[in-house]
Amino acid sequence: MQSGAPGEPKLSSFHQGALVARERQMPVRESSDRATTPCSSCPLRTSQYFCGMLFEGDDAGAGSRFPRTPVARSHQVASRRRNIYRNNDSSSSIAVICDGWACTYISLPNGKRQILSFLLPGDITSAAAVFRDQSGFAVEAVTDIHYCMIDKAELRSALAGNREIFNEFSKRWAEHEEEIGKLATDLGHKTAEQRIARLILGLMQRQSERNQVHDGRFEFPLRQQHIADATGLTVVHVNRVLGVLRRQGILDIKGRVLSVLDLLQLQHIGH
Amino acid sequence: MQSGAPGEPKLSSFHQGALVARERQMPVRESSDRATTPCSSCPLRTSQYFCGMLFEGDDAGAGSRFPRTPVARSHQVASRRRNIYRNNDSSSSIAVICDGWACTYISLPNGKRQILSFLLPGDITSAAAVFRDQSGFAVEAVTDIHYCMIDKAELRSALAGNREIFNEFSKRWAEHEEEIGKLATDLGHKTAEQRIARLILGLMQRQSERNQVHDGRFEFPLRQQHIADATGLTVVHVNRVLGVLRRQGILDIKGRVLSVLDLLQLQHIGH
DNA sequence: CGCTCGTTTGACTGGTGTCAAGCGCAGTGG
DNA sequence: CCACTGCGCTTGACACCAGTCAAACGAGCG
Repeated sequence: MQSGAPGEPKLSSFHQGALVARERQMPVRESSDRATTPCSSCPLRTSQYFCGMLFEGDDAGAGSRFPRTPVARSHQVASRRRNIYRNNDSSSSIAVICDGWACTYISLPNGKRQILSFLLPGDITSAAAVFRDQSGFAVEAVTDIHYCMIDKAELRSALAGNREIFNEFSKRWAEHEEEIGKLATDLGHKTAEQRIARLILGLMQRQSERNQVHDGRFEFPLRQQHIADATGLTVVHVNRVLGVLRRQGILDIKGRVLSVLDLLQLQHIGH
Repeated sequence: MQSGAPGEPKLSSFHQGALVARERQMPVRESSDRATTPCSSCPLRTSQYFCGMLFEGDDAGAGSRFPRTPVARSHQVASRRRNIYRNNDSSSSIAVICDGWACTYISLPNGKRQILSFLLPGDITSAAAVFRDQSGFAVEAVTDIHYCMIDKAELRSALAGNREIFNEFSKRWAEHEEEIGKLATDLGHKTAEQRIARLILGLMQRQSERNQVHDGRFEFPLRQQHIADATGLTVVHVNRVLGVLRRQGILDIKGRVLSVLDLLQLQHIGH
């Protein structure tokens, strides 16, 4: 929610007007000329997230925090509900989200799935996958997304060649692993209300770090099924719990925007 | 279970007779002279596990896979149920298990805890913690253990300085993260029977890789409380499920030894 | 002997899952 | 303009897995 139109939130903060993505079918490889790809004007290039870490200083910019030889990448798009990786896909490249939301998940034989994390712009799909051929999990676009593919081997070289990037990368990887550990703890021991509260608080925190929260309201493209898959609950039960929270005046989801009305109470529920 | 004494299994395969650990109080720093520490004769030094990766080739040995400047370490011991890290401890060094079992866990405000992984000889407590000051989780000795403390900064340098070690380290880290993701999936979607079956199968697999499984029997020092903490269940319910599995002739735990009597059935339960 | 630790069992409760149906809304095509 | 359709949200009735509370037992140990 950058502009304050509550009814029709603009999910896309990228390519507003300039380059409208018309392909909504499958991930399509765009121009291989890096100089003309959207990446060169990607607002994330200088951000504090993953892109900024690797790409900053590609061209002779000002004093960049991570002076680096550029890493080759190809810009791609995928529409909502499309998989950009499937379970046990082996791929030699790794994606970084440029715009939109995605999620990583493990699918189960019975058709259910466990969402392990939601990916926001600037996030790499998986730090671990950089060092594995097979991913072991899948990645799905929650909204229409833009993302960049980076060659794993090239990324490994970049990491090995620059200790500062290496440490930064590893630190974020470690933080992500800790998040998954906490997720496991929640799934093992917390009630439905607590899990949902903590999921929302976590997302709110991350959106807040990106200055995307205004008056307790932020963009929230998740369907209740996503919440269910992330918290290990059923849609029906998620719906019930959200209903309770809404009736208690703690939060409200409307038109893909989540409003936290009573943050203290929500934090109290999350414990 | 190296020797075939089923009734009284020797949990300790290290320092058998030679150097009996009498300190059973707190982790005690032993001699700082590396040449005379038990590490120099540690059977894990040349194994395929973590120690071997870093320590092999300390002295002018034969053709080692990872020729390296040695990393300083101090050998320590801890008795059963002792914590070698607590929640949010900040430590500049990281432990590698030499002998015995340990576990990493996150504690909850209500006194419960979620065990994230069991550590067997050769395992590092946490690859992620190498890049963080605070650990976010705790480590407890399941049995009496021997372990080595390695300086994190020194380890980071070793990783940055040798691409082969770095890749190997990262690959194992990635595998461990995947395990935690699977754990989360289990906790979110599997039944008690499935979770317990999968826990046991996972431990059996790891013991098998270490050639510690004979006739479906292997050393199993876990209390039912450990199983409960690892599967997000209560001791009472773990006991009931184990009782069912025993009565069905699928497995049996006796005298800290676990016997898998019907592997296929167990795998089938784990799905 | 008395203590602690770990295991075992029973009765009861309750949080979530399952099954099923209905509603609102947006898109689509006649 | 209006049916038709798919998707997501909502609600109710019921079932069941696992938690809670409580008590007892056996083994090891000082």
